[in-house]
Amino acid sequence: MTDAFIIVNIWSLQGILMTRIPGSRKEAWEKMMKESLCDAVIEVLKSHKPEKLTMERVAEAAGVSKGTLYNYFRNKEELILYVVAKTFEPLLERLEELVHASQTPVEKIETFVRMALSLPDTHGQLFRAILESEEGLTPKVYHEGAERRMRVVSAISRIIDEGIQAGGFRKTNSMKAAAMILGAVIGRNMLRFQSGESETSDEAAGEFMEIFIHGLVAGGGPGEVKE
Amino acid sequence: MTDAFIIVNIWSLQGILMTRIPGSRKEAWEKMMKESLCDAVIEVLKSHKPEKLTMERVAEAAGVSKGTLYNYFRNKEELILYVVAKTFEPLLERLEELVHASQTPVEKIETFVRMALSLPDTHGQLFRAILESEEGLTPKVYHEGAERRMRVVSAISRIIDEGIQAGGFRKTNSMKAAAMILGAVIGRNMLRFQSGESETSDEAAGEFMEIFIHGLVAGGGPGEVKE
Amino acid sequence: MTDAFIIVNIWSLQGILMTRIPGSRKEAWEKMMKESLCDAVIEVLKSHKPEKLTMERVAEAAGVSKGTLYNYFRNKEELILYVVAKTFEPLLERLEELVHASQTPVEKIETFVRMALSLPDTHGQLFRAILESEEGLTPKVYHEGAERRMRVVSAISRIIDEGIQAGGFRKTNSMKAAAMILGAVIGRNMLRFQSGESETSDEAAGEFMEIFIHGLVAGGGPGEVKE
Amino acid sequence: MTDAFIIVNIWSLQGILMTRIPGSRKEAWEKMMKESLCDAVIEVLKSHKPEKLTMERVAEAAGVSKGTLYNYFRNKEELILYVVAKTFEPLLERLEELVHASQTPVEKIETFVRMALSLPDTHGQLFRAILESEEGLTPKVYHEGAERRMRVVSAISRIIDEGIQAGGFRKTNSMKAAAMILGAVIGRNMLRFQSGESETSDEAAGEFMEIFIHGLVAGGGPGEVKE
DNA sequence: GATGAATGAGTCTTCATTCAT
DNA sequence: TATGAATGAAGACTCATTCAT
Repeated sequence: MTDAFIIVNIWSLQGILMTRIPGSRKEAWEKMMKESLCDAVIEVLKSHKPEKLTMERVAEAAGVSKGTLYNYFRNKEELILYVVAKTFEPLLERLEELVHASQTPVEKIETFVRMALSLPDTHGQLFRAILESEEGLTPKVYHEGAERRMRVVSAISRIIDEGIQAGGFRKTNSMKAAAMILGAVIGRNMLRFQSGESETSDEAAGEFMEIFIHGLVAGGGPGEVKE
Repeated sequence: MTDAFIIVNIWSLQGILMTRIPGSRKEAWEKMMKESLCDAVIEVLKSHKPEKLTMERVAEAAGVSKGTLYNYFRNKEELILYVVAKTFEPLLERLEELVHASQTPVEKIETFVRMALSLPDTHGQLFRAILESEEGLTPKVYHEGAERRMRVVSAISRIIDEGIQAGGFRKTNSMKAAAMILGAVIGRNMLRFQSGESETSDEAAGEFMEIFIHGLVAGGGPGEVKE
Repeated sequence: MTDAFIIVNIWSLQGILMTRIPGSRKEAWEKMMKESLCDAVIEVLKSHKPEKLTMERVAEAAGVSKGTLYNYFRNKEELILYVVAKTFEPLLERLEELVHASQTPVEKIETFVRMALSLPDTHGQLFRAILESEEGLTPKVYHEGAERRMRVVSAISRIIDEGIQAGGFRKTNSMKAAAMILGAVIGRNMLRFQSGESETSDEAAGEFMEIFIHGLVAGGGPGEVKE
Repeated sequence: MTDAFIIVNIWSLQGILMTRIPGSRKEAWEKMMKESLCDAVIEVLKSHKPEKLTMERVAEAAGVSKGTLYNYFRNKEELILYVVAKTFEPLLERLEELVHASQTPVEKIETFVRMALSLPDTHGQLFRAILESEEGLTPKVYHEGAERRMRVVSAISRIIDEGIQAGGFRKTNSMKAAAMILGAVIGRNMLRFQSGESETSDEAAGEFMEIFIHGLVAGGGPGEVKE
């Protein structure tokens, strides 16, 4: 009974705080909530496979009710989209900063490879989660994913271009080379995730760099491949 | 009584013989049906994402009823396992033949890369389908998948070893290099599938080879990377 | 091929044997088959719960095909009805013989109790199986079951009547007493089946007889119960 | 920042308090719903045999949707387990009170017999339903059922022991005698259910008592049965 | 008559989403 | 706005029964 009274007060308090001052405070609240839900998604993915990522579990992990999720995200897809964006945005930013960093192109690429290969498993789960997000490849999912990939490829290609212009790199189609490099780290991550390999990302990165930089052929020089 | 005796004899004979002959025919039929269902799975995957691969849809695509599927496969997992095996087995065999083919190691690797990059999208879908098969990575799914991956990596590593011994290849850990190459083609395929790239597999293969063989660095020679 | 030829011969042979002489031989065949299927049902119930008694399993246990079952029984219910009849008929007959045997009424009842309590578990399963037979209490199932029960009760009541007339038994409504006795052994069997008791049927029978014959009250004499 | 702090506090408070109070109401609702679903199960069993007791039908009988059932019971087995417990618990309690009631042992047993024989048919159906619940005798079902039976047998045996000590009852193994009495009433109920007998439970109880107390044999005294 | 592949209704269960409070 | 009970559309799987050979 006493409790009930307090609740009413809190409610009205919240009502006042939340609705009277519409702008910043409300937005702050919404932002906090969204991030909280983000964390909840990541949390759930730590202990459940993507196909077991249910709204119920997310709500529970976030300490809110299922219905609340729908006040912040129209549906499951939007939630996941948001989480993915939130998760990869910092990585993208770091990558884009890397382009202009004061390192040699080789060092930059190595940094990227290390970064990518050290993404924790959760990120691999996220990749799968987004792929499975109900409706699947809706235009929205497709578009956002493609855009993000393009930013990665573009950043890497600019590093390669830098290498070419600086004279050290072989003249190659930088975009395609970048796409290959991205594919390589994605695939390598998938393999590691699937097979539970114990190889550290450091070891894997070393391997990658050796081949990316020098190729398989000793003294690969100007010698021609097939083409 | 005498009659009964005769009858029993006939009966047992009939039991044994009647089922023996239809045997070969039955097996042929079963094989045809299984392949037909395989095709149906592939067909469904052409227009649906793996999580929408339902027994219902497979049955419909195969032009049979749901129940029929269960006359050929104990459950969904077995169906998918079968399809995956059926699909990748020929590729594996071609790869393993390739190891002993009369080509240079570089040519062999290029052949593999071309082969792998020309896999239709459906194969990528299959990879995902197997990962999602109901409970996810059941022991069986995991084991078969891991085994198959191992065969691929092993075959590629033998090609690399050959290249190293023949003197042309840089001395590297062939298993790890092979795992990287496999990862690269898997990832590249994923990217192409996701982004609907129009690049032909031939172009992609050329790119791959150039970098795999010579590396990014011109005249990469014996120069050291970081390490 | 040679095999195929033999089969054709056997088939035509069977065709001749079976259809030319329509009466006895055909009936004998049918009877044998039916009994064989009966055994198969019992066999299945030894290793499966009644709800797992499928036509498939019965066919397999009988070494015939599923379709064949339907040449001898219109449907599952009829099959089970037949099995139940076949199984309990001998027991009923023994019971009815017992009525006229040269034993004291007490001995006769004890014999019945021992008989009933020593029915193997399979019989308990049969009871459940018949209760679950698809349509459940169809008029047919109901009628046959009721009739059989009535024969049991009737037989026991005649034994009791004999005891009353011979002077030893208390004057009671023999039909009701008989129904109670039957209920008691059925219930006792159910309990034993459910709880996996290890008590031998001999021990159980001793217990039963002591109470049935003398009652709980020492020197129960002519003393009145409540009524 | 300050704002954020306040918000967080409100939030956590709200989280805690908002769910506490509805708590009692929620629990009340849950209890009501569960009982409602219980009734629905009973209702279904009045017109369907246990094997036709489907979640669908229960939901329909309760006037809710199928999915709702799963908000209150994890699965069918739990639902049935709950119903059985709910149904038999009061009877068990009455029985256990009876043990210490101020009646003679004979009266107590008669009370129990009357109680047991007046159980509505639905209870018999429930017994069967629990036995058939999906996988059949799962450990949980088995254990709870066995425990409940044991409580009944134990209660009756204590009554018998009382009778023996008071001097009136024949010295017998009270547990076994109790098991027999329970078996007798269970079996008698089954018979009544199956055959649709119209005998009132009062008549049946009278019959039971006469035989249980005095036995079949007039003046059964200390006379020996077989053994 | 024997066969067994095909059928499809029926069962349990999950989960995204809605909506009254 | 938060809540969480209710919903119902799917989905995997079973099995009695049919029917072409």
